[in-house]
Amino acid sequence: MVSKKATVYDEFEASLLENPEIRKEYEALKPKYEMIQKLIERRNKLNMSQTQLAKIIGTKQPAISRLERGDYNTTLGTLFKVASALDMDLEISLKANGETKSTRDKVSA
Amino acid sequence: MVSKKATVYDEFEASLLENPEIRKEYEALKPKYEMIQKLIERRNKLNMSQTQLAKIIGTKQPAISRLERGDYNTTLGTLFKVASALDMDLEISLKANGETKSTRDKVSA
DNA sequence: TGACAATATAACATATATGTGATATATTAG
DNA sequence: CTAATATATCACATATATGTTATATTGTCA
Repeated sequence: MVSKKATVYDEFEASLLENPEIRKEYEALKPKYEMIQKLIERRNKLNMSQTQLAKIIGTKQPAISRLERGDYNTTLGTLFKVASALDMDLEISLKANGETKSTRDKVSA
Repeated sequence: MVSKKATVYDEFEASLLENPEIRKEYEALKPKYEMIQKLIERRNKLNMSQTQLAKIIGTKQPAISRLERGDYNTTLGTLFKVASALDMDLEISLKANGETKSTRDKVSA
């Protein structure tokens, strides 16, 4: 299912990642693509076509294609819709960093 | 800091939740509001004003106000920007439901 | 090979998220 | 109370996510 181009691409990707700026962009986008990857794999596992998924969500196939190609900035609402249609659980976790500092502040007493 | 209206609202909210349809909507929106609540609490803990936060992510105070009021459907991109400006870690988890079923299917043998 | 299904792409319309200034309304400090 | 600061609201412009049709490309199967 995966063409041999993958090997060539891997080399290309590796060379790109030697550039710090590109690497930073890549790291930032990685979660996005991993998420999309999960959506695609799930849809395939369910033997569902883009057209079928689109119908469930109330849109058309090209919209699903764009979403899976990751060429735009999805809304939380559509993300929930897609996850729901694929019978997936979507959770968003927000955690504050560097909270241990506050403990040290109170230690003195 | 919280007005006494909260008590009145709590009763109002409780009465609304007796309606199954409204309750369903509420359950669906709950994660959204919990997320927003975390963002607001974090901003306050950092003693940061909406204006300051807005400046960091390159926008204006009213945009932050709208976001915190939850009256629209945020984009993943802006969500990441805000979380980053508040030094928070944003994680999105996608899990397929009903996977335990496959186990039972294999039990018979 | 040709027919068929799935996906990608292009082009455009529409809805809406976002940017932004002006202003109103808290909220707090003095 | 007044002044100052923070937040909410309004109104509008702009950017872009989404809807949608037509078509191209790809992959599979006979």
